[in-house]
Amino acid sequence: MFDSPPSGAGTRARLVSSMVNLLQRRGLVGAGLTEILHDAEAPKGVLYYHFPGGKVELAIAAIEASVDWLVGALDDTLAKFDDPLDAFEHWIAKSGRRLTRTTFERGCPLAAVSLESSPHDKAMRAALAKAFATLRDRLASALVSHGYPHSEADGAAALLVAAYEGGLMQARVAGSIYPLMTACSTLVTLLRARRALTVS
Amino acid sequence: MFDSPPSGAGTRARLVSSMVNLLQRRGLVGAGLTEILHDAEAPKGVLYYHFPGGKVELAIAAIEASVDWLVGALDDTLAKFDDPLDAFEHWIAKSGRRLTRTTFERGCPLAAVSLESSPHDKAMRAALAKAFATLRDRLASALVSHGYPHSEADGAAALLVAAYEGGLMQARVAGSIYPLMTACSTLVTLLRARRALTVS
Amino acid sequence: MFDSPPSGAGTRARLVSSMVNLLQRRGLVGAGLTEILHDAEAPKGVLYYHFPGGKVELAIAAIEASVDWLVGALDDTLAKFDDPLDAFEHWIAKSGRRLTRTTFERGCPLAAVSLESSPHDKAMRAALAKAFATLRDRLASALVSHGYPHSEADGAAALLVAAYEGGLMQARVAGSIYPLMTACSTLVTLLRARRALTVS
Amino acid sequence: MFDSPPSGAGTRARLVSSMVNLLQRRGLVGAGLTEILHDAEAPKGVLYYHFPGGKVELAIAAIEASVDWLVGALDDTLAKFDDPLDAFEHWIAKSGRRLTRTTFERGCPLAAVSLESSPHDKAMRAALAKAFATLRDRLASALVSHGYPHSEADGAAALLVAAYEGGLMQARVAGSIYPLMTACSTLVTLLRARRALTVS
DNA sequence: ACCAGCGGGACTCCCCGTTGAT
DNA sequence: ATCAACGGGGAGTCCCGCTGGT
Repeated sequence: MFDSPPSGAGTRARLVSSMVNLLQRRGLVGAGLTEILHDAEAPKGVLYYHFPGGKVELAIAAIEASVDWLVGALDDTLAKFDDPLDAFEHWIAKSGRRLTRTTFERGCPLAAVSLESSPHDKAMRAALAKAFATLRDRLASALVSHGYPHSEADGAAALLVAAYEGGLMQARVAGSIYPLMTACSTLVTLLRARRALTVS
Repeated sequence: MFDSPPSGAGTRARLVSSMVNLLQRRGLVGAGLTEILHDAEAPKGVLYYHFPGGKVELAIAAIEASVDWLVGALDDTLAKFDDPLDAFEHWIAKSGRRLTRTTFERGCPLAAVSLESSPHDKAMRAALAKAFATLRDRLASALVSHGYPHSEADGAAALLVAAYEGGLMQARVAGSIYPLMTACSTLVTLLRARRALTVS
Repeated sequence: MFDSPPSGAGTRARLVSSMVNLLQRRGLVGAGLTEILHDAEAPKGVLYYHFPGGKVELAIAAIEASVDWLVGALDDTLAKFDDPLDAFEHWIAKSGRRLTRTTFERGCPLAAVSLESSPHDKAMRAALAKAFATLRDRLASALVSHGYPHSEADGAAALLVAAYEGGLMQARVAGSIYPLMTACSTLVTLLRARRALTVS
Repeated sequence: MFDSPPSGAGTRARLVSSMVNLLQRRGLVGAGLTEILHDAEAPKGVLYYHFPGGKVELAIAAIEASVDWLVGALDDTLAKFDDPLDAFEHWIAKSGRRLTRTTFERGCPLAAVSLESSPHDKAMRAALAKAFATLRDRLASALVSHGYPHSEADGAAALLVAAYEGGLMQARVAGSIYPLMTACSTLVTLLRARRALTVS
């Protein structure tokens, strides 16, 4: 889910991929260019050739790449399950396994940057807002097309995203997937119950 | 809610308070000592007198102060309402107003640090884990004592915290309280429905 | 006088012309290749096609172009006046007007480079030395052919150039043409008096 | 004349002194902080302790120190000679010797910066303008008090400064003191003649 | 105990002038 | 004539000790 996008051949792609990786672990401020460059095995000057806007432009590219990748993965998962709530459970379970496997080092590539950004970082926040909006839209329309009441789908989508982000945050600092898992499975239970009610 | 703790007179308190403030806006890495010192109107040497551990020790103090303050505010709110879900709604509404008032500059003092931290920052993560756990416990026991099924209270508490943190994140980058509000009111609706079911 | 040479059509000429322009405003070190390329609307690689020696070779070309242009303008002016001192006064007046018009941004294309250069920049200093020598010679021979004592013409020519360069320097930092004007008109007065004496 | 000011004990003074030195040789843009720090044997952080404004603030301090030192030396020289023109000749002769001794590496600490500065560097140009004005005033009043016509003293002072700066520029690139010497001795001759006329 | 001056480098992001392969 | 890559500095700022006075 939150692996780097497949790390295409070119230098530019390697830069983006390294940035995504660091964004997940330390956020934008914590991500040193030196480190990015080092692990993309790219020399210094290359960055400003591909991203004249420097760190921020690279970060935005990384966010966009992440979101493309997330949406792709999300669509795949939704397609595999008849019920979007099943898909969500699957997604969460997978996240939990990855979290354990990587010893809670990496989170969502959008989250840390979001919290570090200020209203003055217009471009940054715009990219992030668009990213979250896209995710919510995908979830909402999946919910609707599977019988969830139309008027409540937006709220449920925002809540799903929030539960995921907020659960991940608690899980990482706790060094345990428990907060993520309980929060999300509680949510799924609640949503199922809700749908059952409105359907009947 | 997330204002700085009352900023006691002493130098040490002013340092902590400045740190809390910056944590909400930029996270730990983004918080420069120079800036902290400047806005606490404290000279350089003072920091290492009060916090020999430097920046990190100050940050931990800031987190603890924040959590004390949060728990206090939470308890007050819970006490004012018969139903903890009403209390939560009130809390969210207040957060929304503050968010608008401060033009989406400040978030939760725990959140950004959480996402920047790595598993190696043991002390940091321990403080954060304890902080979140405390909040969850408070919420869970309030839920239980107001009729929410015991076996599901932990999950609901984790979900409440997650919804808040995740909603806040989406709201800040969107520059709109909408994602926070819908996510949370959806959650409240769901929880009320659930309780109605189990009570009957 | 110190406008760029007419900026011939070709890419090469545009490069030289941009360089001249920047030399007048910031000197050689201050002139970034990126900026030159940008304002000549030329891609990066082009420079090394036309000037394999890089920045320095371009600068030398710019100096030579400047000097050609200066000598041309000087000869024209001298031709227009019977007395070279009248010509000098005219030149200075024109410089003053341009200075005001351009808000004291631009100076002589030779001056800044001269002061930044070190004895080790042989080619650079040679080009500059030749440039100044040419200007002095032109002035000296004009003086001689208009009755100025032969033995003192070289000194007077060097002094004229110096007064111009030194006056320009003072004028630019002062943001006022006054130092340039007084210095030069004083000099003209002195030279006229001298000539009057020796002629009689 | 163009030695660094006596290089007082403190770190700050050493920084200023190094800056003065580099200003004479390469101008402000050409003066790397690294080099300055190296030859002042000071670490980086110290600079921003003494000069929070960074390079520019240090440069302004260097200009002010230079001017103080120049004015001091000028006053001393003027005091040693009855006639200010004798003093000027002496000054020039000394400059010429130093030029030769240092193989034309160093010039006036004010000159290069002046030519690199733009109208937008307000503080810089103000410091420079003040510096030149001070020098002119000193010279003008010396001239007046030794019989030079009051109404022409300002012009003569500006011309003396210009001749010096412009002569130095030509001399350095030529690798020969000749342009400086002839320009200045010509000027002295002219001024003497002028004074003789008006006195009688 | 509390505070402050002064200093110390490593590290930040950025951009420079430059070259091979195409 | 051009694109992509190259590293080495550019200035600036980081977080952090010493030493000494109160």
